[in-house]
Amino acid sequence: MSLSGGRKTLQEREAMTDIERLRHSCAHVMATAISRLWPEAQFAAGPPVENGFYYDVEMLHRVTPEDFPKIEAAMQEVVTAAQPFEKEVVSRDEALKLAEQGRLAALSARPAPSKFKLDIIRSIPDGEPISLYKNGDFIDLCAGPHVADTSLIRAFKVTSIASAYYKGDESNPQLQRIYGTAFHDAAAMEAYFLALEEAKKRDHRKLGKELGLFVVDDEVGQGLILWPPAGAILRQELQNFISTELRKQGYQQVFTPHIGKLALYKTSGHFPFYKDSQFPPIIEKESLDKVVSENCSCAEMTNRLEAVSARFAGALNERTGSNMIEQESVMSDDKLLDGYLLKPMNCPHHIKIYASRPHSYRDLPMRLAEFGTVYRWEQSGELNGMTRVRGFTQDDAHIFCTEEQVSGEILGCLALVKKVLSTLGMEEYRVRVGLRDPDSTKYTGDAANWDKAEAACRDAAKTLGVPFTEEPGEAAFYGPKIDFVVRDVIGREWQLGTVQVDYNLPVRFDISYVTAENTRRRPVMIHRAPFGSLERFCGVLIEHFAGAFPLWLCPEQVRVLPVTDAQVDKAREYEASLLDRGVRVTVDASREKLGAKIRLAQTEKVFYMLVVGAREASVESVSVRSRKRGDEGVKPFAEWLRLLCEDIAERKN
RNA sequence: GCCGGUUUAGCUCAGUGGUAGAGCAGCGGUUUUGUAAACCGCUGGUCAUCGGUUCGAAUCCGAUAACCGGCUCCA
Repeated sequence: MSLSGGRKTLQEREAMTDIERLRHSCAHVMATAISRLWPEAQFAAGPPVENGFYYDVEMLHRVTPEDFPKIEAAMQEVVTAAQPFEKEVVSRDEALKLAEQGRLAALSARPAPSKFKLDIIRSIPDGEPISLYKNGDFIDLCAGPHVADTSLIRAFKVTSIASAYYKGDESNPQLQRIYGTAFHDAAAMEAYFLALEEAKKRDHRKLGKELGLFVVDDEVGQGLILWPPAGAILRQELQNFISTELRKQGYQQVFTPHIGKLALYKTSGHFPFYKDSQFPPIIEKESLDKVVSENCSCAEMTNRLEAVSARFAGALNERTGSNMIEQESVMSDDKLLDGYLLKPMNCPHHIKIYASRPHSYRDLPMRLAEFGTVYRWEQSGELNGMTRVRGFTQDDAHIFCTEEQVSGEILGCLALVKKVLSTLGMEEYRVRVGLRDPDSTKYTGDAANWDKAEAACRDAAKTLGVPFTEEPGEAAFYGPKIDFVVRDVIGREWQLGTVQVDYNLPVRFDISYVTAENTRRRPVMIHRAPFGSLERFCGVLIEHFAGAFPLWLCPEQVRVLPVTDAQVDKAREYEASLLDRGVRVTVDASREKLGAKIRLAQTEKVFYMLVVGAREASVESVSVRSRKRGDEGVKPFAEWLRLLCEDIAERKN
């Protein structure tokens, strides 16, 4: 959080780490430098952020990367001058007066008032102290804290520019956000930039293209992933693995189609509530012809699609005991227009499977699992490789259970996450419990059920044995959730899976089970996708492994390399044996030298290379070279194959 | 969606108003090769798309699209 958003509390300020303090101080140094170069610059907020800091500035000059050396040179002068940061607590009137004079975030008084600072001062609640920090002639409104003097900033760099709205609000002026970073010493900064390079090499978009793992094609559409053979293997192996674990946990596989009628999503509440993040409805030809012949306007057509019948409204309002469906969205049947939606979620379909026959308490918990592909209209600027897409496949399941079973089911889900992540060598993760924001009205369902669901999540989180945080405002609209945040091998965090407790949809769909006392009772639903989507999960895995997958996931597990043409037949023989055991193998029969074949296999991240020369061929052996460890010596082929199959079956890393 | 940048051969990238280039990949030939690149030759481009300025546009201008970095959003 920065000054521009919610203000930091005093506690948060005090908790600022050394490096944050240093970076925040460096933001002031950068503002000082920019003021020197462009005295008219107006500054808004300049907080430390992960890996650096930024300062939002408004000025006529558009900063470009060519300006960075200039800014850095001016910053260096400030640093060399060893200007102390002097704090001064002032009254609100004094602060306002300085801002009016344009004296804040500036080197001297200026004709124009420091308008953003003025606005920030006005937003500071009464009673909270207002402080200024001064370095040299530069005075800035700032709650601090800062390092003692500018000479402590021994390593810094201006890194990038972006634009941002003042206070993140589109109706506010657009500012230039200038990013930089700072470290206690040059070695730390160098290490940081090296790590950045490393991350770049692992970028799943780069590796995905090089290794043929995924493709996005303009003509197919933005954010729609195509899986070429190598990527398909990766996905299929993961799916097989997860499915096996799900079966062990008593899940049942189901399949459902990619679309459903609008009515289904009106019952669930997804439509029209979330229409802006869905692909628009698909309308049948006859209906379309009808509205065209009636000269229906676009707005009218939308109304007809979004409206419901009186019977529907009555039934839903009765079930939910509310006036959820308002009178104005009711329309007579002959006006109503139905259509289909590409499914934004799998839950309504799964509920229909549950509801297709009566259930006894003895059936519960019922766990319906599907790798279900869903479609969401993400904003174009948000799309990114495999991690943010418009069509994705969730490792989804819906658990229908009694209230008493909720926390046990959440624990089961966590056990699954633990198993899969440990198999993949990703041992670090934390848990976030998302609760409702008491001041918001975006949630459906009654308060009592929310309290129950939140308590269930909190209790489950407590028994997990992993660190967790509670975050109000992070709940789904129908219930609280538990998110899994995974840390990858180079320390980045990824929000993957989620578990959501839902008391709401069972009501809306009026589902029930028969209790031991022969009464009807509502089940609780748990939505869970422990790895989120296969697309995002694969993207994370590509970066985690830098494209060099463990044996069982490797698209090409073995490549046989005959040394000369004379060994090609033998290589084919080995290939056939490997194929027969289900190993993914090819032969490099090109007329290249061995070194070239190895180099190619190595860059293509093939797990094992089997060198077959005259010596090996004559005694049914292979010279084994592993991608990781290099030459492993000559081994009898049959024996090596047996060990290989064991490693694959055990999903060894 | 908003702001800024980018878009040249399958890939990585040169090319700042005067007939489109390199390396790798691909194809053909020579070489029969032992643990990270043999040699020679050839093919390959409507310079993202559409429009404009100009005698002449990859190059200048405008629109559109995609991508990248941010912002906002994320059931």
